[in-house]
This record gives sequence, structure tokens and C-alpha cells, in this order.
Amino acid sequence: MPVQKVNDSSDLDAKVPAHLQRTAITGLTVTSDPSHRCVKARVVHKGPVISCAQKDGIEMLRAEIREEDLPQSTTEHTSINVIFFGTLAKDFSQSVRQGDVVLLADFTIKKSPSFLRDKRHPCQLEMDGNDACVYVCPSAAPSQGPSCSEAKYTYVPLNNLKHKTVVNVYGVVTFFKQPFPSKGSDYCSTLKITDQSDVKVSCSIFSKKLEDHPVIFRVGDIIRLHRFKTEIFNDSMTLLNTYGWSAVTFDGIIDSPVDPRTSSKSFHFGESDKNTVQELRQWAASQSLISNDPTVSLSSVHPGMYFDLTCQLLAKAVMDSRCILLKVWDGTKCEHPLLNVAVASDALEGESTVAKDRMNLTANVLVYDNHMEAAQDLKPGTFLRFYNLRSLLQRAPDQQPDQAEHLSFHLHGGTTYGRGLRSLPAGSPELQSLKSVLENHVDLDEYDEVNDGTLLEIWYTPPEAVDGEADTAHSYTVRTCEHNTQQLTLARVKRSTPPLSCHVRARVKKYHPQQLYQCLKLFCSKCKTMKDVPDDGAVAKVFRESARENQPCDEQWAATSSASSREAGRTISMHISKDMVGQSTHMQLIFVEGTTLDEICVLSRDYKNLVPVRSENGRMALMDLTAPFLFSGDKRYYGCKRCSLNTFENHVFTGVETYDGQAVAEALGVQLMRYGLLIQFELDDGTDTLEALLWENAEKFFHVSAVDASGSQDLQDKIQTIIDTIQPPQSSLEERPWLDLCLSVYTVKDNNINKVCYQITDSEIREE
DNA sequence: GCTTAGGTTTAG
Repeated sequence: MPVQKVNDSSDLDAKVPAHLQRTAITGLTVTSDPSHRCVKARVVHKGPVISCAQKDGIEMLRAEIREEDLPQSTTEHTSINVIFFGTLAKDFSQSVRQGDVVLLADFTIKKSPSFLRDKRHPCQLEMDGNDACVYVCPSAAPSQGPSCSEAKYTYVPLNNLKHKTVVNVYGVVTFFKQPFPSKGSDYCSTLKITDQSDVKVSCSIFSKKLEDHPVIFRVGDIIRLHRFKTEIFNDSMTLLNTYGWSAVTFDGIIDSPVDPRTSSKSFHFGESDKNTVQELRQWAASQSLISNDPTVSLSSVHPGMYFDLTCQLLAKAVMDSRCILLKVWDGTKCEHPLLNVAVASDALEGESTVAKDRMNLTANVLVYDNHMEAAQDLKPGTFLRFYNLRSLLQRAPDQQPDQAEHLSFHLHGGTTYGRGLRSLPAGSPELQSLKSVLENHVDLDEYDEVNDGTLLEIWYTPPEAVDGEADTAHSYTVRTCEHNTQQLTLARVKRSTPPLSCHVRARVKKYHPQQLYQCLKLFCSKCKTMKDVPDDGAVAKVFRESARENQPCDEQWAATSSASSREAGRTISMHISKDMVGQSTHMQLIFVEGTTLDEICVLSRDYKNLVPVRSENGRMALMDLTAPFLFSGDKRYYGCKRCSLNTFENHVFTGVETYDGQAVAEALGVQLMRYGLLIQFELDDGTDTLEALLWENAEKFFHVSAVDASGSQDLQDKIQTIIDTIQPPQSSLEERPWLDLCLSVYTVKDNNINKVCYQITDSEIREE
């Protein structure tokens, strides 16, 4: 039943239903039977509508009413607190002003929890929206309070606080701790605020509900406190929240929108508040408290610092009962190598950080003890801020003494210096610059995709027993990774869930291809096509077909010389750009037409860079891309048939000192296919066997460049020699050397079926 | 229902 209005105080008496009996406030006791009673009194205080923490956030409002028709002698317990709940609280807030006379019926009588403090009345009245009824007679004299329905608040400057009063204040936060569990029943926020008076006041806020605590992001935020009581502690004025309190915060950035941050559903906020906030922002900007901001980006972190870090969560993992790992970034590159922390892949929640790890962008933050509670709730993608984060140089357990130490980050237990963390809403104005930095890194995801063969996540698990010999015997390979992961048996690796990275020690049981020249592959980084290097028979056929019935082409830009071949009717032509005439043959890019494969091979002994071409309606065109598009000394460069445009746009290479496959490919509209080495090893460590690819890491593994190997028998022999060492012909498995390998376990989609693959990464042949 | 904290560094 809503609040009902009457025009005159005497009408209130008329409204009293016949069955109700008017009762004096002074006479109310806890044992009074409330039924059939009503009270009539003047509203002397009306509080704001607040949400009641103890009653599941139900709206409530507290008012104080005073009995007026009293004998002179009566002075005790003349006023009483009334609590309105639910819709009645809101209705009362809107319809009743301080100074109005009200008639209340169908209340319940409870013991007053604040009687010892306010000495008002041993009881309080509680009015529930469903049953209770309120009649109000608006006061004729508006002088009792402001004309608006909301009470107007006055704010006391911090240098004018008087002991034992309840006040409203505004201030700039100069220190704060995130809410932490007190030794009592509540969470406690402690903060220090200041204002234009330059007086600093400490403040403690107790509340069971975390969400009721002030939402402070950084020093410099503006805070408004309502109904805080003043107390002297250690000769200093302090503020403590008291019944009906509220806290509202704003960011301290000048000219940013004045957006109140609060969990309170109903709070007063008007034009004068806006002004106060803006004045405090202006004043704070001139104070040193802002310039002492401890916020630091990853790019300027140094070892041993305590600092605040604003960042985005990429992934997280619980390490043990007292530690949780948060992998974060802020888009800036750290000057010091960053420590990667070992994690069980099935315990890691969030995206892969491989690409960012490689670029030294991922900070691994170990969050301890009391901070785990806040860290556990964070979802990957969330923006967050660490307060009083510690950076330390650390040596990874398997790290060589001569390698640079890595930077680790610890959010130690405890709350001193405001140590803690909290999430930041994505729309927060102070996140805008961070977000634009992160957006500049979108290409990283593509990078990740290209390198999906090394979806490296670090694996941590107690090692299984590996047989003694394997543990200590000399290894023919050495791992070059810097992460710290335990060595696993192959059996354990096969039981694991990808993606993960691990260390294994195994022998080569078999390898494929047995004909090693077949391990040389061509790979298109654009469409990911991989193919064998065409054999000479196939290439020779393309040359023969192009040369047949070929009429030399005629291009304005080219100087051409032609000669008859041994075969009747076939002309061999060589074209060079006219502005290159007279240059050394090593500096010239020569377009060759009408030759056989054998002939261009002979020519390439004397001419460094040859592009085989044919004529198409008199114009120069590239040959079918089964053939190389460039012969450069011993090397042949191939283009991707799918991705090349063959635009032949820029045949002019003026001033180019050296040609490489990439530069020529770009000029001709060809998508270069890169050389790679691909070998599959069947590994065996006695517990199990598995097929591991050597692909992305193959050049490092053999210390051989694939493109160089393509034109060098010596380098191909070198690869053969290495293979013959790790798997000597006719040897038994036991005779073969052990290999220490870093292994990446990942899945690929093959015909829509997820297939687990193993790839050897970060491992090299030991060069004695 | 009352108390809690009251800034000042973990030690992984």
C-alpha cells in the first residue's frame, strides 16, 4: 500500500481506522502488541534509500520521527527510528519530506540496534511495504528542509572535521588498499584521502559485502563518503563508515566524464556533485600525488621494482593451494627477457601465448595467498591492474649460467603498500590507451596460426622414472629452449592432452624419407601448400614445351640478343633491361627464352640471375611455375602456382646490388615458395614410441639452411652424415645415441578429425 | 550484535 497524502494534520486523525488505537511513542516497548496500534509524529530525519546488505539487498530507508503532542515533563524516548522496506522505502522517500507529520499503522516493533549509540529509543518500528500503511500530511513550512524530495547533503572540508560527528566528505584518494578480510566479520577497505585543505585523513570502511566497498582503481581517484563518523586515533582524525553510509568514486582524469562508481542502486547525484568532482580533479592535477603514480609499463620495468601494472589477462592456471599464475600483457615489449612459468596444459585457462612469448610480450605473474581469491574470479580477456607488483630476476632451473636471467613477477601475500589486484571495466577511460596499443598487435594471431606447429605451452608434472642409462648418458643433441619443463617418458607424452611442450630423451628407431633428398620441401607461407621439389624430368618438360614453336618476344624496355639453337627452328634469346646494358653480368637480371633446362644450367655458370621466360602473343611471360622462375647460381627458386599473380610488373631492377628470390618474386608477381626440411622420426625411449616431425626447427637442428642445401651436395651430405650418426645403418636400437629433445604436442584438423601431432622444437645437433 | 583497522614490502 503506497503512502497516502492528506491535506491537514487533523485529517490524519480522521484517517485512523476505527479499530486502531493511537499509541504514544514513549510508551512503546518490545513487548507491546503492535496490532491495532498506530503512531502519529513528525519526521525529523529522513535518510536515503539504501540497499540492505543483511537482507539480500532489499531497499530500505531509515527515518526518525518525534512525538509532538506531549506533556511538558516527557523528554525521554520521544523519538524513534523507523525502517521502511522495499517499495514502501522508495515511496516514502519520494512522498515524504523532513518536517511532514505522518501516521504509521501496522508496523512491527523491534529492539533498536543503535539505542546504545543514539540513545533515541530502545525500540524501532519496521514498516514492510506489503502490510504497513503510511498517511502523510505535508508540512506547511518548507523551512525544515530542502524542497526537493532528496535530502541535500553538505560536505565538510577535511580540515574542519570535529571529533564524534557524522559527516559527508569529498576527497582525492592518496592511498588505498583493496578490501581485505578483517579479523572480524567484515571486509575492510583502508584509504587515505585529501582535499584542497591539504589535510590527509585516514578512513576505514567495514562491510560484509565486497561489492559495497568503494571501487577505487588508482591513487588520484575522487571519492564521496556519506555518513561517516569522525574519530581521533593516534592524534589524527579518522573516518569510519556508520549506519546508512555510502561511498561513490570517480576517476581523477580532468575532462573525463563524471561517471559515479558505486554498487548502490539509489544515490543522490546532482550538478553540484559534478562541480565538486571537477574542482577536486583540477586541484589534484597540481599536486604531487599524481606525479608519484607507480604505474609502469612492461617496457620500462626493471628488476627489483615495486610497481603498478595495468594489463590484460591472457591465461591463468592454479599452481598450488597458495599460488595462481596469471599470464598478462600490456602490448609493450620488456627490455629484459621474461620468465616463462611451467604449467600443466590442462590447468591452463585462456588463449595460447606462444606468439606473444616469442616477442617477449607475456608477463607471468605469480599471485600468492590472500590475492588468489581475487585472481580466481578473473576471466581471460579481462583488463586488470596489479598494485605493488614485484619484479625479480630469476634463473630458470635448467638455465645455463652464461644466459641472461629472466624477469619474473610476484604479487606477494599481504596487503602492505596497497598490494593487491582488481579487474577494470573495459569501458574505463584510463584503459583507452592500453586498448589501442593492444589492437596494434592483432597480427600476432596470424603469426600464431602460421606457427601452429609449435603451439607451445609449458608442461609441468612430476617426472616419471626414466631408466638410469637414459638419464645420464651423453646426448647427441642439445635443447635450446629456455623454458623450464620436466622430462617426460614417451608413454606419458602420449597420455597427455595437447597443446603442450615437454622434454623427452629418446632414440631414433626409424626415419622417413629414407631417400634424404626427398626431405627437401617447398612451402608456400600464404596458402600453406607443401610440395616436393620438382625433379629435373618434370622441369625439363616445361622448358621443352615452352621452347617449342616459340617466337622471340619483343619488349620496348628490353635489349635483346638472339642466337639459333642446334635444333632447327628454335631461337634462344636473352633480354635485359636497357638501363642495365653494360653492367657486370652478376648485376644483371637476364630473361632467357627458348632454352632447354640443360642449356639454362650451362648459362647459369656465367650469368648469375636468370629468369626463364616464354612469349605469349609477342609479350614476355613467365613459364609454367612447375619450373623455377629464377636460376641464381646453384639455387633454383620456385613460385606457388596457387598464389602467384604472374603480373610481370616490374622488370626494372636499377640499382639493385644483389638479387634474392624474394625481391625477384615480388617484381614478377610471384609468391615465393620457401625451402624447408621435413623429416619424420620414430622415437623410442623404452616406454613407448611416437612419430615426431622435424620441420620448423629442422634448419636449426642440422645447422643447415634449406635453400643452401637445395643447391649444395656438400650440405646434403652433411645432413646424411648427421642422420647416419643418430641412426647408424645396420645398428640395433641399443647402439644408437640418446637424443635430448624438446617436443611440442598439438592437434591439427585432418578431414575434420582432430589428430595429435608431435614436433621436435628447440633442439640442435651438438657440434663437437 | 559487535568487531574488524589504524598504510610502510615476500622471502614462494
